[in-house]
Amino acid sequence: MSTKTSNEKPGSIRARSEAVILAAAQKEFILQGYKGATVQSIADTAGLPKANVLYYFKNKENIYHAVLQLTLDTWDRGIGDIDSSQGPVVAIEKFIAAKVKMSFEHPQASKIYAMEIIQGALHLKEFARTYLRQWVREKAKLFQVWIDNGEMKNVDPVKLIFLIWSTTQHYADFETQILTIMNRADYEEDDMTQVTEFLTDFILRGCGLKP
Amino acid sequence: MSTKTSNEKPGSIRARSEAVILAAAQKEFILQGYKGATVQSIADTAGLPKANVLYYFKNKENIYHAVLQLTLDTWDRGIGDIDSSQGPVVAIEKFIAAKVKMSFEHPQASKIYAMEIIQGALHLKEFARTYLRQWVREKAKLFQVWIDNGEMKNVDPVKLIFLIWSTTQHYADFETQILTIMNRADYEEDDMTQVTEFLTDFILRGCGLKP
DNA sequence: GTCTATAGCTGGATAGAC
DNA sequence: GTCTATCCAGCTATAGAC
Repeated sequence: MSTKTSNEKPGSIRARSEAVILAAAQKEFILQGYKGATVQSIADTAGLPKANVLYYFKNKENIYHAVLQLTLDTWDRGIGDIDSSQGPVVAIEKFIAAKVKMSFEHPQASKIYAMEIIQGALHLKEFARTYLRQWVREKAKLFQVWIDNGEMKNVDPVKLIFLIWSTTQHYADFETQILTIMNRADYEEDDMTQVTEFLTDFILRGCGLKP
Repeated sequence: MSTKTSNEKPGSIRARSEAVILAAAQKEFILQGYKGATVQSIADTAGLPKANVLYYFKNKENIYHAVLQLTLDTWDRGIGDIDSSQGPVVAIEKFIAAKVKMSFEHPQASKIYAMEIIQGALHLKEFARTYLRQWVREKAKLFQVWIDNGEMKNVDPVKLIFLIWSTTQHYADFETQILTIMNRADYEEDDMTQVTEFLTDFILRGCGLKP
């Protein structure tokens, strides 16, 4: 993971343009889907002429790949690891907190990722088959050790990981629905805190790590 | 909810064609997105000429609306209610079982719904603002009564509903990822049973309804 | 590096024969 | 009710002036 997308000086005109385009593209791909997002709409959102966008990225497919790469880098930076040094309670607490933070701070990344998976993960199959599968197996092993040592209840570790993923990502992917149901325009300051507390509390109890 | 999409005789040629087209459209809309799915591709999947598809549905937008309506009807039939007559344990058990069943038996419906929400819920805002918001408030009130009566732990009822939705739907929406990680081609017979058991067990414990 | 113009193609939708 | 042919809008991508 963490493959640098490009490697020019950070302040350069190219670097800045690419960043603006990618942010615009991410937004458009989420709202309109791959086919629905047009190079023109991406350019408009980025505030650049269409030709410039194609000058930097050659073609639409390349833009999409760059957006996906950005998404995976974000994922990796946000929750690349589980801290297993201090036992299951701390590990789960930190893991949930990191995932919730990701969902509230980078909902776009979560949404792009979710859409890719729902649509069959054509571009992410390789990522899932290698990196992600490995990741899940490693972390599941950690949990299994704690279970075998009687440090936590016997809950299927893989299903536990899926549960933590789904409950945390939900606040990013289903943002629109959650806000509509709660009759609110945006998440507020302490929504993230409350969600983190609720999920940590609930999941620790589910793992038999809390009264 | 439960608005009949059309009302001709079930055996009629029109009824059969419409059903075939909608099933094909659902598949295509998931795989390619709204813009990416072409009337031609829907027709091909349905095994009909393009003109016939447009003969039945007038235009692409109408096909999509019909698919969404079908999705909401499925949602409604599957988990339209929570049985509150026998206390929180039975209510939660039945609710989880119904949602998991939905996810394994109608993953397409869940996927179409998820994509709509992720993309901003343009077509479902009204459904969420009225029906869904009301539904959540009613059910939350049930949980609140049980909490006030000391029949279950004090967990935020709305967040609990979101948690049950997210964990159950995950097995439909992220099907591809789950199967890839577990290195399997398809879900098998007892996957549904195991997931139901795991989630029921875990969530009841989270609610303080199990040792 | 920026932008205009346009070639070339795809796809939605209709007309009209059967 | 079924299907072919076709029109036209909109999109990607490139050529080339500045």
